[in-house]
Amino acid sequence: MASKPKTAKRKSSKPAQLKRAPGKPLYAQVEEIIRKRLIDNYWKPGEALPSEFELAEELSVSQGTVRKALNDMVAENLLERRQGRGTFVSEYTERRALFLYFNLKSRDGDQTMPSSRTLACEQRPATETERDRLELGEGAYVVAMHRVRELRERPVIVERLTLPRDLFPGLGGDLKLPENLYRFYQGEYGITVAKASESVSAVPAEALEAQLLGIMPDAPLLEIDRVAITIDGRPVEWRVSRCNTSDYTYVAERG
Amino acid sequence: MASKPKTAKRKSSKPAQLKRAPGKPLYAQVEEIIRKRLIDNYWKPGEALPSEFELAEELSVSQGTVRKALNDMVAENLLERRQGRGTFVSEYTERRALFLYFNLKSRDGDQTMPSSRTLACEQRPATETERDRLELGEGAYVVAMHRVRELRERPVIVERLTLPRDLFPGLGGDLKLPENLYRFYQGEYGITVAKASESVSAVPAEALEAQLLGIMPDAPLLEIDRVAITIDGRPVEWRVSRCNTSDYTYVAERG
DNA sequence: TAGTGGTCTAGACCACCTT
DNA sequence: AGGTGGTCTAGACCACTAG
Repeated sequence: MASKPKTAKRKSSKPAQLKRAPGKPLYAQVEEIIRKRLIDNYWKPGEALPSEFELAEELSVSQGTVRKALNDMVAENLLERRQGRGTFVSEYTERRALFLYFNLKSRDGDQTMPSSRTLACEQRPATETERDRLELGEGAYVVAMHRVRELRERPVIVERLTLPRDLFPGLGGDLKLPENLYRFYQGEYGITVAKASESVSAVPAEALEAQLLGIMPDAPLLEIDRVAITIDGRPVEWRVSRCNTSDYTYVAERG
Repeated sequence: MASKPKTAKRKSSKPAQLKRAPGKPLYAQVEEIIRKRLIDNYWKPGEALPSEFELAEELSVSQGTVRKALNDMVAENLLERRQGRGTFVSEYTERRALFLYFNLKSRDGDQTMPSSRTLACEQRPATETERDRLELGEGAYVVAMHRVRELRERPVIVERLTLPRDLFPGLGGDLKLPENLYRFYQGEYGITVAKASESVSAVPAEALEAQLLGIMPDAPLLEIDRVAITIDGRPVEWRVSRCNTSDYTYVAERG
């Protein structure tokens, strides 16, 4: 015995905003809605979201479904949850920026935020490589920057950054940029970097780089080629960092 | 109204193997039990675990609790689940080994398994650095290997591996080792590598390396320093790979 | 058709934080 | 004391796979 399916009527009273779609779980639709609101800055970084029950009622799904959606987004670093307090939109705190996007650690273990000196910042037409990396059309313009980053008062990284000009109106004249660029993008332009893909290789230092870093030409440098991606999957920054790894290493976890 | 707590009696009939412990959720205890069985090879790689309901009954918890434990372990790459089939212990398939533990990709995108030639393999006392990396005591012995790895018929990586001798009895005489070492460790010695931490830097090629890789001495090489960790958290392999990155790059995802 | 994992719901209780 | 997220249960139904 013990079976006899109950054929219980399911949610026929309330006008459900969300319907079961084939191959699209409810929680995935909830995620999409929340993701859209984050993109639109409907909830701003640092703000608290409504509680699980409020969201569940608004979208006419159960609290458990909302919970799964929120937890998935926590795993993507888009949200943070604190027991007894609430669910919050992630911010680029210094700690977070260091942990997620700055991977150079001192060989004796500790990690500090670098300080930067911008050498140049200009607007110009994108090169073919830049258009490729940033998925831009022909004739597009970019903002290109060149800077040196120091750790413990010594120059360690030479960096070239490229941004699509259309996404960053007005950027380019000033050389005084904040250290935490991703927070700057978010605060000034509403652009949230959600992830990045990097490809790393070893290259010989060019003359200018050697001079800036105080090393010999052709000395080995670690080159980190990174494209930063927003929540909605668009590339917004191409960054090539060349690092002197005599005192620092690039760390990664596998598995 | 609508409140009135039901004070329902909870699981008093069956002799529960698991009790609520302060600060230790049930699902965490379930995870520990399953993890222990994996370490002991009670369930072997490739084998199916009992179904959620069977595990739930055995441990006298609900199916939902087992589900959470299993999903957590899928996120750690220890288990794989396939709808309609079951839950399986992860194996080191070639695909998986490539994806998880071999991070050198051709610049044109594709990725192939390298082929290796072992130059030397010996047993000897561990150096201080080796004891440090592998958490060994004084007087411990290691198995040390030296090999060259080729991609598309061309030498690209020079690699030095160090293993604690006590964990790999009998290893060391033969120079013919399989390409997929982690599968070999698992199959021959019951040692399962679960994760690895890597630190990457740029170094000049030494004379011997340059000769083996067919490049100039002092040319820049990418050095990957990796310690592999088992399910129970012990280091079992220290590997230093020096790679010619003129045709390949090391890839990483961030965020 | 039977069995597995995947989704969804509903409700109770717990732990933590704020007021 | 009241609200939040965290854990746990129980049960129904869905989607996929195999015999």
